[in-house]
Amino acid sequence: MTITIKDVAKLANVAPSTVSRVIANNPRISKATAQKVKKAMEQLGYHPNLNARNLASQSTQTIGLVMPSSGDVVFQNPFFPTVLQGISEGAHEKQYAMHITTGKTDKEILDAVTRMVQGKSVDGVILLNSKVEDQVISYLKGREFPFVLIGKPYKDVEEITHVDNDNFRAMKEATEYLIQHGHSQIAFIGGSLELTVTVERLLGFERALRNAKIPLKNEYIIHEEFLREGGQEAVRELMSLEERPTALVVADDFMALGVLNMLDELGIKVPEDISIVSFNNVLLAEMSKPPLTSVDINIFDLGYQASKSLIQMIENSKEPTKRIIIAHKLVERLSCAEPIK
Amino acid sequence: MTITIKDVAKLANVAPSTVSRVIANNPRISKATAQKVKKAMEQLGYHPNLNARNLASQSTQTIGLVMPSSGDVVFQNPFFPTVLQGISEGAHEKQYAMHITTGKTDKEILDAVTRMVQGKSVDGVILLNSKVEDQVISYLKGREFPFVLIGKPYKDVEEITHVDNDNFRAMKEATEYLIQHGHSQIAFIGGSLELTVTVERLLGFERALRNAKIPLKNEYIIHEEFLREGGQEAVRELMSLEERPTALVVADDFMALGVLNMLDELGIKVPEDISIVSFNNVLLAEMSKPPLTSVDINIFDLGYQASKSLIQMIENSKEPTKRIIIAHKLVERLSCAEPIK
DNA sequence: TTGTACGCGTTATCAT
DNA sequence: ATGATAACGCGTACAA
Repeated sequence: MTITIKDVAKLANVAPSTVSRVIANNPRISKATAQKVKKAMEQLGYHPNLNARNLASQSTQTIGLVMPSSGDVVFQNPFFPTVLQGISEGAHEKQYAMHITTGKTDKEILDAVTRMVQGKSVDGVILLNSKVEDQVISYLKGREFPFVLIGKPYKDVEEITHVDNDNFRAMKEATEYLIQHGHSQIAFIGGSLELTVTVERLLGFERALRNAKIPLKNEYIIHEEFLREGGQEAVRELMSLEERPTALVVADDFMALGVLNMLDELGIKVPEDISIVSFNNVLLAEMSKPPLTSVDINIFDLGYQASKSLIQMIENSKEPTKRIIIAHKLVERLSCAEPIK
Repeated sequence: MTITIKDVAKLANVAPSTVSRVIANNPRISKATAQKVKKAMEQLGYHPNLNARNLASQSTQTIGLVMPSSGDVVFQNPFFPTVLQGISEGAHEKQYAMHITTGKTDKEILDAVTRMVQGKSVDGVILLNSKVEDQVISYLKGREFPFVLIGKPYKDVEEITHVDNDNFRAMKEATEYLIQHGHSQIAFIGGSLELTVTVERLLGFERALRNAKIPLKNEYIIHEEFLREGGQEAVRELMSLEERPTALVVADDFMALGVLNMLDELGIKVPEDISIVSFNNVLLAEMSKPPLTSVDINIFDLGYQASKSLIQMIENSKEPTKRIIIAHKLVERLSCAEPIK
């Protein structure tokens, strides 16, 4: 009942193969027949069967997306819709479709990836969750299957194509910004050290302090889950220190929102009593009280470049630049001020 | 070079069709050969080619997801990651994969849907954006292609399978909650009237007031884009009314955050000077200042039920219940209090 | 219970 | 420039 290439061929009085060529925009086909065929396709409302095409051509025009375990709280982060937009845009430009996988456990995820890779459902994969000892990465590398990682790989940095920010520099600059505004008691609030972002940013933080000859204090460094309660306690402790920080760098806007609340509860005013610079610059940053000075890491572009590179890998089968760095930019709002003497 | 069903057959000393049967768990196959074949598959690391399977069986085990135009600000709403989780879970349980489409314009979206439907890439579709005069819906209905809508259709409510909240009742209850707490000057802040949710909620709001014999005031009803600036102005106007409201119902947590800020700027305290009930109960609601009393609409379940129903439609080809209502629940936090006399 | 043979809708390789 | 024809890898009706 579905109309195939043969029906079109019959109507246009040509061979099926000719129709196929017209679809593929094969150059050596006469204008005349091309028109004739196109008209027939139009008339019949023909649409190619993608499964048949994929089977014959040994390639789908599809990229696979691997999301983090859906259990993760990170999932709630506006980060994801935004990268997705970027990826989608890059894919769309090259007429690629998107296949998406999630899973509650790491095993589920690996299984899903295996199915879609071996099942030949996709030509390449984008990973949104760079974890320590990532099985998916090992698997993909082992099969030499095209993939790009958003974020920084925990190892084999030289071999894995990835798109990332220069988190070291971004955090260094953010810290320097505070130093330039007269702060010297600056604390760091970041997520789990298992995430490479956290490590990079912490290093950038430390470097900035060292450059400015400001001594590092362990009590000024806090690691908590990006979201939720854990952080609250930590902030409370931090603020009850004898020598309380006058400024905070926070690794994520969402987290900063939590910090903001805690501070409010403690009766500490931002930016009067304490300054805050946070990261990501999602919509939230401009809606908080006060609006957050935040480092824009260009989430959309992270996704966009990822899909561009992946498609390039797939099509040219020549590796693109292994490492793609997306620019960042400090967006000043109202959460910073000079420290009180 | 890829290993096929034939390789497995050869190794197991059976016919390809036998292998196929084993994969399909065909009952009439001897335990013995089943084991033999499975072992061979294991040994060779066999994975079925999904394209070939789809082509032969005329069915993919895949559901399509249609996201709203990526240009929309709504996209930033944590709503989406969460429905996606729900959908994914439902799909996973039945071993379905997910194909996702976005687009910047309505036309792009329609094209993408057409390609994936006619291209036989999916067995059914879930729509995440019920718009007025939705072309995608018309298209899908026209082809009698299985689909379910998350939200309420703008028309043909009886014919379109959809999963939704009882937004009328939810808002009615939220309003009654405020009335019970002694409020009678209650304002409504909602999104565009083109969204059926808004309409439903507005009606629920009005009904609650009418039931309580509280006169409706036009100045107390505001429609603005769910997010961003538009709302700010509106709130300012609202609060400068001679008879200022003592309570607000807001259609979305994100929006409520903006309202909260505006109120703060105006020096109006929540909940002392004004109470707020908002909707959706995303993570944000518990992180704002003060934490928001919000109606939990069970976003995850919205997605979960949607995929369950869709798969049922696909497999039984008998229509499931046309209308599936997900329960809601008011979650009390700290944004409400008795009005000051 | 198992094997044979054909079809699913395209693309690609040869011819012409 | 176009037409036959053989894959692509799997499901399935029919036969055995």
